[in-house]
Amino acid sequence: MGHHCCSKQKVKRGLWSPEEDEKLMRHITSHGHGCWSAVPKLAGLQRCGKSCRLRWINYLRPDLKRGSFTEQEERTIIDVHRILGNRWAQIAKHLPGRTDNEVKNFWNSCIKKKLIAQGLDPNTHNLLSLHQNHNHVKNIACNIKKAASVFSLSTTSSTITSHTKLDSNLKPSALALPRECTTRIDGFEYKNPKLLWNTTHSSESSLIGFANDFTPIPSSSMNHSNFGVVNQENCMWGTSASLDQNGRTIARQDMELEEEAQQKKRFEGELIINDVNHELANLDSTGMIEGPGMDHSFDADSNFDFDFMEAALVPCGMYTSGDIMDHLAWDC
DNA sequence: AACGGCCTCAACCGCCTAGGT
DNA sequence: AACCTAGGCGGTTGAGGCCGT
Repeated sequence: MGHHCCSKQKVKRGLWSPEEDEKLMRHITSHGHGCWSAVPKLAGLQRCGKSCRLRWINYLRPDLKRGSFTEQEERTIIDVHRILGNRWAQIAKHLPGRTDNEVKNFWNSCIKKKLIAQGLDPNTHNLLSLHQNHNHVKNIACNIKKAASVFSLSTTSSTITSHTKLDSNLKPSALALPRECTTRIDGFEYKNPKLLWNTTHSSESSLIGFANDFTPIPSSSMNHSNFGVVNQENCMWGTSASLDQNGRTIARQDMELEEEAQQKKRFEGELIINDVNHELANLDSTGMIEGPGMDHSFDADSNFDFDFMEAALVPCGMYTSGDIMDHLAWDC
């Protein structure tokens, strides 16, 4: 077959030899590439113009950056891809010294898998469907359980409100609960518990837990300091989109306002924890949340699983109660 | 050491678009 | 308007390297 530009010529294919590279490099550095279809003849190469162009752009160009992608570059690729999709050439423009081919390969070999491992659809950047994603959903529900547990173990008699600043990377957001509810965790009484989450993409761990407008009633003296820590990869709601539909950078402040509005939209709803004290008795109290891939088996009380998953996931607007019921039935 | 499966990445294929005739 | 050509781009392929058994 071959390209129309070179179909009549006898051209070499496959990997480039150092001699060919040398010829192409010498020709372009002294004459520029001009018309690519003329380059092979002028440079003394048995290649088609397209092949020369590709070799120059992807390998010989002097301004190419070599080596592994940095964390920052990876972040940029994910952020831009979220907006632009598989437009590799556009994405590569945000990464000086990187080519579209390089970005595409990196995406297909690394980033895609990471996103899937986090329970995200690499095409849409949204959560995978519940059935596609059942292990991750379990992890989320389990993390929330554990976060509740850790919180209960780490609370002092001080008042923690939804506005309490716990960490510079943490942006607690209040949830308006539509009605009064009270729950008890490890002897603490929680009035109107609120879900707390982190919206940033810091390289450090993100936090998740429950905050209240309550004054816990200690039933015993406890040592405490931190909320449960959830690793970044477990933070299902983190996002830091920083480009608009045209690939322009959105001002950080606008972005945060938009983000906050979206978060509020997602999280409006109530979170009711039923008899958590009883259910948490079987969980460990190390306070550390494990990474993806863990498979904590839920106990026999499937009603509790359902309640917890419903409380955690339905208010996000991502799943319906029916989805969760289906999921649990399917999982058995 | 040999083998097979998996992964990476350079290169190719084929389609699309813009510009020229 | 229709056709041709070059360049650009995203999807796909396959050689070669790595790793576990």
